[in-house]
Amino acid sequence: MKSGPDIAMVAALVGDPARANMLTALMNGRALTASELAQEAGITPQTASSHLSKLEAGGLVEPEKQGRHRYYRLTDDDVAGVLEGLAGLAARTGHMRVRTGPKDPALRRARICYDHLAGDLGVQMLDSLRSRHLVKQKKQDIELTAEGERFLAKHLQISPEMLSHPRRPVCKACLDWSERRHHLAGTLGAAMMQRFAELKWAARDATPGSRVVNFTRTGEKQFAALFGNGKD
Amino acid sequence: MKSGPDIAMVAALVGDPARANMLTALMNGRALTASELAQEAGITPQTASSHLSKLEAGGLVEPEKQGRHRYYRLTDDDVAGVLEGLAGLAARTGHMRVRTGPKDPALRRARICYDHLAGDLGVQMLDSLRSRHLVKQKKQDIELTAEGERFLAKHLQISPEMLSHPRRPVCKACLDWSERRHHLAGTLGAAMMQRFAELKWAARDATPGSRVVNFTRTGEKQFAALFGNGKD
DNA sequence: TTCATGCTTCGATGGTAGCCGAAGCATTGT
DNA sequence: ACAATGCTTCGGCTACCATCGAAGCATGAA
Repeated sequence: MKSGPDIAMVAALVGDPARANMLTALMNGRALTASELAQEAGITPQTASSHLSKLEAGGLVEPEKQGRHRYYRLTDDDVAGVLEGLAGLAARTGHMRVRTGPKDPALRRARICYDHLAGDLGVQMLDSLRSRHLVKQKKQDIELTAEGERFLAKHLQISPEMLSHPRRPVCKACLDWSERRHHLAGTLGAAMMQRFAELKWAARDATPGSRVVNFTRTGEKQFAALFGNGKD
Repeated sequence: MKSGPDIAMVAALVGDPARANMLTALMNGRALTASELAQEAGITPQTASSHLSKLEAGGLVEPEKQGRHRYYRLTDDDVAGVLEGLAGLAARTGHMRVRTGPKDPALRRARICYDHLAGDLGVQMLDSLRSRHLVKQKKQDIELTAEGERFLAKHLQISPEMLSHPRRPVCKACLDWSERRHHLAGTLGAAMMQRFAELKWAARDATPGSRVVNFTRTGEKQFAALFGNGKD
């Protein structure tokens, strides 16, 4: 028998539909009350209470008392990241919960995944880069081409040496939560997101803990000019 | 009700201890037969078969027929990544599987993790490197210092260019199974392990499938001289 | 062919965990 | 003080699913 982290325990926590619903509801980074989460999961408050204690014991959520309400939020971005990963795997195998209602359209359109851009726009960006041969993608491997380097230097003032990192690959395909497509991660993904912020094209939502990325008017235009697919 | 990928389904797959054991056993990237996985998980072949079909249906593992054996492997790196993430969450909250009794002391002392050294000695080695500023570690990021490069060249004949790899970081902190501490992974971790083998300091145990690493008498001395903490 | 090995399917069993109703605290408001 | 709201605890019910024995296929060996 093995020792090591009890991966089954934390996975089992996410493995229950009711709890998964709650966690998904929390993935936009905002805190919700126990009752809201109960309604979100379609269960009674008693049951929700039980689930929430388990999630808390497992370190996936953190409570915050406020008056007679109890707000719960995801513990940190790592949790959100793992949930995104799980969602990616589920989406890839075609196991979608059928309804496609843009529950939180902003989150679906553009959000932070670790430190890079995810959501519709993130996927669109990688699509654009790939179709113009600025990057080459083979399965999970992405490589920056020479044209790609020139493109980055010219339009975003990003030079290759800014991207080298002992531990982290320059490019990486990261499976998107909402779409079942890849978006761009790695030091390049992070650098581009950072540049978008510096250029005031986009910024993380002000609400603490929110993972939504808001694009400015001009930012959206510039982004579309660089990575647009003509449909925007 | 929500839209989006059915995260609960895939999480539930990992959430069963037996299945989690199998997945963990597959995390070194090698394919294992159904029986091996059954033994690994401590269940009968029938039960394992049932689990494996579910894992396959969920897209987490892929089978490969070979003679009358059926080899299973993780579908791809995305799966391994999510599993690592889960392990990270579990480890962080202190939920380790407390497997009583050092079942295999040799395994606990020195073993192969992927392709690098893990266990007591692996942790000790990284500790030593860090305390002598041969590497700098910030959270999970490890960086080789200039002194570190000189040290490697002098004592282990490892040059920086041997370590560069398009997709893999040179250094990486890898969470240790038995200890709750980090040991050194990445191309450097692999290169050092390889060098230990070449120098006949240590070798993987002869038993097929075993992950134990046996140090020779002189190997242990040399290792202690380089990375010892005085207590050995 | 006959036997052995590896794996799967079938059927039955038992333990576990999700679920809700009712009751119990806690906080806030009147 | 009393009531209302929000959440938790308790007890019992139910459904699901992991598990294993036995039998059934498939592949390879003799």
